[in-house]
Amino acid sequence: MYNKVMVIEDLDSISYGIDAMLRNKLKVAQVVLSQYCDDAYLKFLKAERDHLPFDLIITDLCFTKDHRDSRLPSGNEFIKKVRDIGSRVPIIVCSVEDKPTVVKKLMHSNLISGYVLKGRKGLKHLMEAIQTVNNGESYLSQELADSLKRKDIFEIEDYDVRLLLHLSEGWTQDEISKHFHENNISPSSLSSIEKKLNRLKDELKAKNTIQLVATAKDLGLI
Amino acid sequence: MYNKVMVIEDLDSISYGIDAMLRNKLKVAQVVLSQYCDDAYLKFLKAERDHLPFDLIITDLCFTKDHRDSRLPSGNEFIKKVRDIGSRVPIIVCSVEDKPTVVKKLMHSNLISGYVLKGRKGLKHLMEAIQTVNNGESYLSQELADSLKRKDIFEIEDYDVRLLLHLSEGWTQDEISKHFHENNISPSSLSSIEKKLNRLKDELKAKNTIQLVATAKDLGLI
DNA sequence: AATAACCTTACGGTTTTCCGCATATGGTAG
DNA sequence: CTACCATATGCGGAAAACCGTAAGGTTATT
Repeated sequence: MYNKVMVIEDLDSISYGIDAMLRNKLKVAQVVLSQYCDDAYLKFLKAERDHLPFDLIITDLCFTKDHRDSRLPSGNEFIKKVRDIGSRVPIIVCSVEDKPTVVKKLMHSNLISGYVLKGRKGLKHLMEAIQTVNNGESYLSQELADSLKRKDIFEIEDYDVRLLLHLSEGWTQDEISKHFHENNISPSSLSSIEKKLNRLKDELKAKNTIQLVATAKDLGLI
Repeated sequence: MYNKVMVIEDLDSISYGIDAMLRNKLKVAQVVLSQYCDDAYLKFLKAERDHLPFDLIITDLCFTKDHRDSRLPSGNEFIKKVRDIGSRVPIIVCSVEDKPTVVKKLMHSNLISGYVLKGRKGLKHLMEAIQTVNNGESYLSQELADSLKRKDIFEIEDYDVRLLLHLSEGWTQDEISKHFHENNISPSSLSSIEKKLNRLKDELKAKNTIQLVATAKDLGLI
């Protein structure tokens, strides 16, 4: 099936398992592990240059920061860079991230071939995903497919996130208004910001801004 | 070293790695995996009853909910129940949770023998932890030990947590004041609540209540 | 081109928060 | 007893948030 696979995953406990699975169950000859996105990108470039490219990439999305300052902080950036240089190697994302907005954005971007949710059967699903992708189809974990289908997924815009973020940083609505005005972010008037917040409070069932920001944090919007 | 070890971990990708590590590197004869805390507790009870107890337990803290409704939602509850029935089996926690308050509370509770942070070297640290615990000492991942040592870990009282919690639920300070008064929680006056909040804002470097609640959430205080 | 629907902005009044200062209460040491 | 200190409470004014309403602008529809 696949002979040269790269796995990008910061937690050694997980990459250990994926590595073993790829070698033992799927008989992959060459498995390359990366704990950092930059590393992964360099290895990827070298493989391309040497005309020994990877024929599958499995990557996480979030990576914990440590002493090394990495210029590629997330799997998202890595994926973009790989596609930017024109590679069409299949990429399977394997992440605990189950927020509909994130998953939706990635799956609809056509940048990746599969999205596996790390869960109780994550490794099993990853194997299925590899098979499916090998057959030229795309793969999405069942739980995610279900949650994407639900209509009550609250569509939150970039604007709203900025707003909530600034609030959580202690800015007053007036300060945000002025900042938006200066940076040509529309709408910027205090009144509009109030209105936006009212809509958000309504959707997230928050009585006031404090609760709004709290639940936004709970939901991982910010 | 250890012959019968239970691993409680919901992500199969991780338990696969720990399992392999225990069997191959540490030559553990019997490794029992559980993906749910309830399961784990039942297995634990059975082992005790049969006089074939586990001699080490490795557990995660957070477990994702799925269709099964489990009565033991977190590793914390599991640990408490095990200790409640008087077992002194060594327990090592293995979690991505790095919030100082959470780690501190557990380590100082004397309920556990070690705390390993899942990270780039999580599996390696887990092995070290097992060795250390086997020598009768307790183990704490270096990153965590460092962060616990920092003095700026803010000692927060139960009262403050209640206050922040109510705020995050959208209560006004006036409502909280009345509620405290009715329930004989002192101090209850609006003025005192303001003062408490000012102290908290000062300590957590928050400009207003929104930011205060947001950082309290970040720190895992609420 | 006219109309409707929607978005942005403005404004005024009320509530809540924020802030400083004054007062009260209670325990402790001299 | 008194002086002192920490804590709890009270109060008033300023700032910010909250809420409804209305006016001006833009876009889509017909």
